[in-house]
Amino acid sequence: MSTTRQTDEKRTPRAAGAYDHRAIEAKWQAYWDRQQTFRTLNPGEPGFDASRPKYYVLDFFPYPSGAGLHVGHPLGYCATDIVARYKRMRGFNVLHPMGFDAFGLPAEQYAIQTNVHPAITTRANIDTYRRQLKMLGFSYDWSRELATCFPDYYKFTQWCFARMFEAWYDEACAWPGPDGRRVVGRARPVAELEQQLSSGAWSVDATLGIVRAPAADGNRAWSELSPAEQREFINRRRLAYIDEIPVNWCPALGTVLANEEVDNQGRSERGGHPVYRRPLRQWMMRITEYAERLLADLEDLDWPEPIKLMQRNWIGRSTGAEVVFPLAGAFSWQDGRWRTRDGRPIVGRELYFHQDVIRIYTTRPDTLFGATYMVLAPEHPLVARVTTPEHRPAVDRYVETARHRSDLERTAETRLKTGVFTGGFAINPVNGERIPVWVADYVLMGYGTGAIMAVPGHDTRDFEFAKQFDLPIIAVVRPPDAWIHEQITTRGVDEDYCRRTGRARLPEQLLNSASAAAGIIGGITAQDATAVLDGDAGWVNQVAWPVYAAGPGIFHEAYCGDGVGLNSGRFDGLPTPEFKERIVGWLEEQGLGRGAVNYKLRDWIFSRQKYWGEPFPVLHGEDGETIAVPDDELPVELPQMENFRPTPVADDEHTVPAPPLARAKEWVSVTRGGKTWTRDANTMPQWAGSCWYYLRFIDPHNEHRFCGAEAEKYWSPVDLYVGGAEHAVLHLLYARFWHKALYDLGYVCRAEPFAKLFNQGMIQAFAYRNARGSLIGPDRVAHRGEDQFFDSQTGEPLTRIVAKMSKALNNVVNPDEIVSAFGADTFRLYEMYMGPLDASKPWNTQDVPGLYKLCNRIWRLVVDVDTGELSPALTDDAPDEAALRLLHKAIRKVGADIEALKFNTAIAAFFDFVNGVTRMERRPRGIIEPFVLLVTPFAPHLAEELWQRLGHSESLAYQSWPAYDEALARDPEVEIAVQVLGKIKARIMVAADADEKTLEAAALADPAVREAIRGKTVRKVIVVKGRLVNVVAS
RNA sequence: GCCGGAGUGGCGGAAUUGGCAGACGCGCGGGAUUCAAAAUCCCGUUGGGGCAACUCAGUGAGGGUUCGAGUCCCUCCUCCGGCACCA
Repeated sequence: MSTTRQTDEKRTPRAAGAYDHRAIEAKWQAYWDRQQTFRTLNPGEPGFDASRPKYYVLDFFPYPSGAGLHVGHPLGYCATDIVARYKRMRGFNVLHPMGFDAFGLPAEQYAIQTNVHPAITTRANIDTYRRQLKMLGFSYDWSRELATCFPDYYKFTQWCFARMFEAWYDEACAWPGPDGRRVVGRARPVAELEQQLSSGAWSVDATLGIVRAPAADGNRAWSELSPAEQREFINRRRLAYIDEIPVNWCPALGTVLANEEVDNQGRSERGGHPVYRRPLRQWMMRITEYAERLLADLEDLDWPEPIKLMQRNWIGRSTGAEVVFPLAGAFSWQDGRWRTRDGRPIVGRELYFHQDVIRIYTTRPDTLFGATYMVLAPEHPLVARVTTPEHRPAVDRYVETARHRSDLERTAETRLKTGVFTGGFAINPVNGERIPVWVADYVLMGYGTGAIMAVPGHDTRDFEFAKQFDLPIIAVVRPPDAWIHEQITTRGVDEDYCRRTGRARLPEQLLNSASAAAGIIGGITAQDATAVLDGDAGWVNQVAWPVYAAGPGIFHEAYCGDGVGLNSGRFDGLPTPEFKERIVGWLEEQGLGRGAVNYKLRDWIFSRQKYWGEPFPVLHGEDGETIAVPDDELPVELPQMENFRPTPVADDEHTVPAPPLARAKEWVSVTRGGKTWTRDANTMPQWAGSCWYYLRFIDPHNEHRFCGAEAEKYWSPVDLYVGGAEHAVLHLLYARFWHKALYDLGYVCRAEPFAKLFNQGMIQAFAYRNARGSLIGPDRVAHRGEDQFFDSQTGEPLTRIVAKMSKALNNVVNPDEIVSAFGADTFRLYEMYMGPLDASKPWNTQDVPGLYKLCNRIWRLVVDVDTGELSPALTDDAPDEAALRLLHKAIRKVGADIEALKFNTAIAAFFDFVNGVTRMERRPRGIIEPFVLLVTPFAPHLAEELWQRLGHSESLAYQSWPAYDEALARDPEVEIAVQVLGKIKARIMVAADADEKTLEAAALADPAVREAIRGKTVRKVIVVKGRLVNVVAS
């Protein structure tokens, strides 16, 4: 990329006082460093001023990639720096730190390619980032810098993990949080649980459930459990636990792949090797226990509503029921009661807990009578049990192919549904009917119970599936008549389905009657349909309705809304909500089900089979016991390894990954108290370090605690957190979860970490597309005129489009070049002036000189370019009213815009001010000095230099923000528009505070308005004070 | 596919949240200054018609609500972000 501005050498001799961004920026950056201008004190430190309010403004810290910063990164940093500098000037103690998210996959992959250790490349990358960030003049307190990959940091990431490993979730615990709010559910130390149990206060039931009472009625005391059972009991409840979870296992690469690394053929993006979706032992975080609190606490956060909505959808709370469908081979329904195969009657809730049942979750228990088949996810443990021998080959084949498909692909609604019959049957518990059990991949193991009752009459996916495999479809909800009518009149009847299922006569009959009733067919409109209904309600009742009730498959879609119960025995006629309530009650009585809340949110897979991450601070014993490494032995340092690659193994899905750490033999094996233990060879995901870095910034050098309690209490929460919307769900949800766990355990004093969140947009870049749709980078594009572009190699015409900056497109803009040519202040102003902070917008280097010009113009307000002295136009005279109005408008606008994070319009106000002052022959200091203060947050180097030249000896970083006078910030007279019937006919000048009557009179007196309403009667006059008058006349 | 967001002059965008569409900047055109250029300053710049006063159209497309819609509602199109092991 080349910038168009000429270099200094090419220009004619520089005037002595020209704006020299290089000298100024170097000077002030050195000054800030030397003076430690932005060093922030913690409570308790000498000089800390407790009388000031605090403000914690934080950026999403960057991942230091090898490419260095591109112009997209600093967008948010410019914004937070403006806020940080502004808040300091408003008298706040400001915490504004920066650090690096330095563990992770890209560093490891780069290291594998180049054979340079990730620790080395990461350090070098951090150095580059730091240099670039300092170059931009951000007011970070660099003494608080941290990186997640340094042992003094990850020592406490491991400490947090150990706390979660040693915690269990007590969902029944109701307690007042330290901030006074009542919370239900709490992570508590495992030791507390063990104490309750071993003291005999609590006991254990047959399914290893907690009984909050001493042992009785078959419940066992803790001491009666075997050590293995005790361990199992505890492990099942830990916040951090180990479980078998399906992952993308690629034996040829020796590693587990991210979904994005797997192509849609089920092969690895890199190398095209087979990938198997198979369960592997993984560390998991029990985030699902926090689903309800993560959802509820969203309410009070000052976050963008769309982000909250995305988190709500992600958590995906639904209410419904869990219901068991007994397997037909194991149970029967005879003489009004359930019996085992050998005829023994079932008692109590035995069925509900029995293993020979299919447990399903449904949000629509009111449609239980419409369940005509069941579907198990291919991974469901019951698949093997229900499949009959003659169906086994087909089922096995199906399960095998399903393993290669991603969840995304499996649930895509465009895809043709697939599935196979297992040969097995279950019994519908509400009516005792035998229904077939299928396996299909549109059911996911990870959601609900991994099995569904299929109600094809009232669920879109089941409806499609049933039609495809000719499974029975029955109606159990009566839709509103209008729905049936609309189906007939707009979408028509599924003739093909009717023919196949031998219902040929029914639609004919239906349509004939419809036409008889309506008098028209085919071309009927939706409005007409209503009229037809009104005219002959009997038609729907007598013809269309019975036909639908007999077979809802006649239409092209299922009715999925609420309605009235039908074909449901004694529940017939109940409206959906009441039906749900009643049937859940009945299921509970019968021991066949219960009301349930379900979440889409899944537990968090917390291990990676990678080298460059935090080692787990745990030891595995030979007998299956896992213990946390004692705190005083932390950190468990990542061993130095020459070879940090994964180990490829034979292409056999049953192989097990050997993470790189497993090869560090001396590191892995540990002896404790005569026993041999093994370290965990997995590492934590990159999210781990970023889940609590905002806490470490508060007290980054504390060797004893992740963060001092007093400092945490003072600085929490983060008042403003700015970063890209691509983190809307995952990082922000994981961090909230992590924070709540620390909160429950008493380590932090607030339930939420980030009070206000703002999502910056993405900076894009122009790219070019040829007629075949290929993208061409700007380096290969020739311009002709303003808007014609050609491929410089082939001569083909190209169209300009906006695309993500990427190395592949060669459209990445590096801030170093921009800063070198125009300076950091121009760079900051340009980034902020591009548009609203939250919008994505294309970088256009052509526009940068406009902001450079602004810097020059501001410079010349103070400095005489020829001499380098103060400008002769600068006077000590009292400013006149016009000058004061200019200033006070600017103060009001800039302050309000910074508070609202609308930096682009704040800069427009700078232009307005400068345009105004440029026209003035004499420039009173009384308006120039305050204006320099306004500019400070945006262009701090320029402002510091001007401030000094204006005769001030101290940095203006802590000068008070100027105040404005409301009377001077508003014009005394305003122009308002006068409309007649919404069309503007005149503009009149009136006093700004003129009342409605005055405005109306002035408007009606205007000649143009009188002309427009001549001969008409004025019906109404709408007056909006200070805005417009609209005369309605006819 | 599902969830979320966005479409306004040649370009980036503004619009006090239902009240004068196009603030401000870039670009472009014209002028002043200059031997000339750069820089600077001034004027113009949504499109159509008109010498002009003025007038008609106009915020992705179509419909609706309203005295009044860029803004609210419905349908559709295009682009961007996320979809759990990229972070």
